[in-house]
Amino acid sequence: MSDSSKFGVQIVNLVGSGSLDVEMDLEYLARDIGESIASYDPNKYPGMYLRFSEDKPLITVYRTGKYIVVGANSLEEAHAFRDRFLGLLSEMRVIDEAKDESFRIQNCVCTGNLKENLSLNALAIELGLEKTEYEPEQFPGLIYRPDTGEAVLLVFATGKVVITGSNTIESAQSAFDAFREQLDTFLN
DNA sequence: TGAGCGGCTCCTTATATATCAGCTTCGG
DNA sequence: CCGAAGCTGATATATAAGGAGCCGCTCA
Repeated sequence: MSDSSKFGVQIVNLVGSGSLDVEMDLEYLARDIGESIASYDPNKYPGMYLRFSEDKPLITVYRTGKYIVVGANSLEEAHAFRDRFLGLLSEMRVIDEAKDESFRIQNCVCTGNLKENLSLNALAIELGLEKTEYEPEQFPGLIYRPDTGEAVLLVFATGKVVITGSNTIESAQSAFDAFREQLDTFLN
């Protein structure tokens, strides 16, 4: 168990989306909600942005009733801000009840740390050139795409790792664990 | 030949990670 | 006035979303 706490991954960003199946008048909604929370500039981007507090998740709402929540660093926070958004729309009578069964986490971005410096050139060969991309002149990290397809890992020479593309923290953790196992065989 | 349509790419947002170039600012 | 130091914005990753623009293809 000490292994998983020592090499546990941390959520740094969650992206979730849902659909309310209601056509929205974003111009009207943005005005009614107020510019302390809402911002909408259709010439710049078709979505309306809602930010309830600084350094907190951002919600982007579309004309079609579809929306995305980005920037939460826990499942609880993502759901709390979705609920706040649904509550607001419910109060404004845009939707009947503050519920949305369609909401799903689409991307869970995590960080991990191997606590060990790596030679990325050697690692690229070990992991297999068809699964890795490493062009230090383009980007300092090695990009590793495991066969499972459940995540993509960005590996840095410092041993720090970014795990992205999975939709649960569990699959991000298992992708990181599998990568660490590969690394152990490589180092020994 | 031109209209129309489908598919594709880019834009925007968050976030960690690291490395470069280019720019500003400051001290001696 | 020049070097150093600091800061900013690019580079790349995933993901949802709607719209603009572009390219190629088909059909009249």
